[in-house]
Amino acid sequence: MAPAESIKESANKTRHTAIIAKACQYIEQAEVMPSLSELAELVGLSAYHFHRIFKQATGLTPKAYASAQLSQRVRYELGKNRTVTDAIYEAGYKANSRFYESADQTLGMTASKYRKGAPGITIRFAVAECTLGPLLVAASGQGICAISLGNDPERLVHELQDRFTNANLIGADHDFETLVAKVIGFIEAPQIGLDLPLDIRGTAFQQRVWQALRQIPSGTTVSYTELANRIGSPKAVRAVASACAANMLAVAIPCHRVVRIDGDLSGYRWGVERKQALLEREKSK
DNA sequence: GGTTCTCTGCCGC
DNA sequence: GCGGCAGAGAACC
Repeated sequence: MAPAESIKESANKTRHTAIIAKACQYIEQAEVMPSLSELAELVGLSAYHFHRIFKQATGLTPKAYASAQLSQRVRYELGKNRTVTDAIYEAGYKANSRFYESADQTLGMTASKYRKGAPGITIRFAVAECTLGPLLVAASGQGICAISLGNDPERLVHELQDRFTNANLIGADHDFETLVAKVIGFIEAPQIGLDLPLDIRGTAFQQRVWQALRQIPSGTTVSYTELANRIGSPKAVRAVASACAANMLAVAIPCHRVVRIDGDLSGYRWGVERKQALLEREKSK
């Protein structure tokens, strides 16, 4: 590729990132869900094209992003001590019937159950062995909610219990084994991609960081500073680093591809030696 | 049940 | 890279 072209390309990329960040911020701050054309107008693009680049950059359509935002607000409002109806309107739903239709999807349970501390959630899990050592995979009804690596299988299970204190954790059955096998296959060869639904739980900011992480191609790395730039919050480098550290889904959300600006590997929740192994494996592909 | 909105594939510039 | 059309499907009223 000619140098002039690559400069042009990266300039475009930066512009896109700024556009996406602007749209995300707008969605986050909006009282009601903005329409596609409203967002497109905001960033000065046609609705068609905006929709495409938004999806390309975030992995979500603008509508899906806004819905995720909405359900997150409901979680937050339900967490306060108030009635379910109040929480629904406070979060920005126009009618509570609309919320109840989708409650099962957004919360994985009824709203009153969620308010009582999510006791009803069932999480299946299994510990297996991969080339990086013991591996724990856990899934709720929504999708995979944890992938973790470590030296001690028991400790992995304890960490899962600490993370989902009120959930009903059950050991794996036969069906679950095939899911675990898929995850192992993915850990061994991340470039093939993971074709499984994920249950990603975090704040809006964490979700933005994690989406950005998922855009980093296998075999490449970025710095924390660059990642902060990409999500449109260049000053939030430290917050970005803690969001990376809060990641529950090893490899599926590739926080191992973030390194210090001087090339130092920095830390890794599941051990720096695993981070190095993953990066070397990806580089050689 | 009609209308509007979202989403995607395809094409032209 | 960007805009636009067509058509299907979902959401809305």
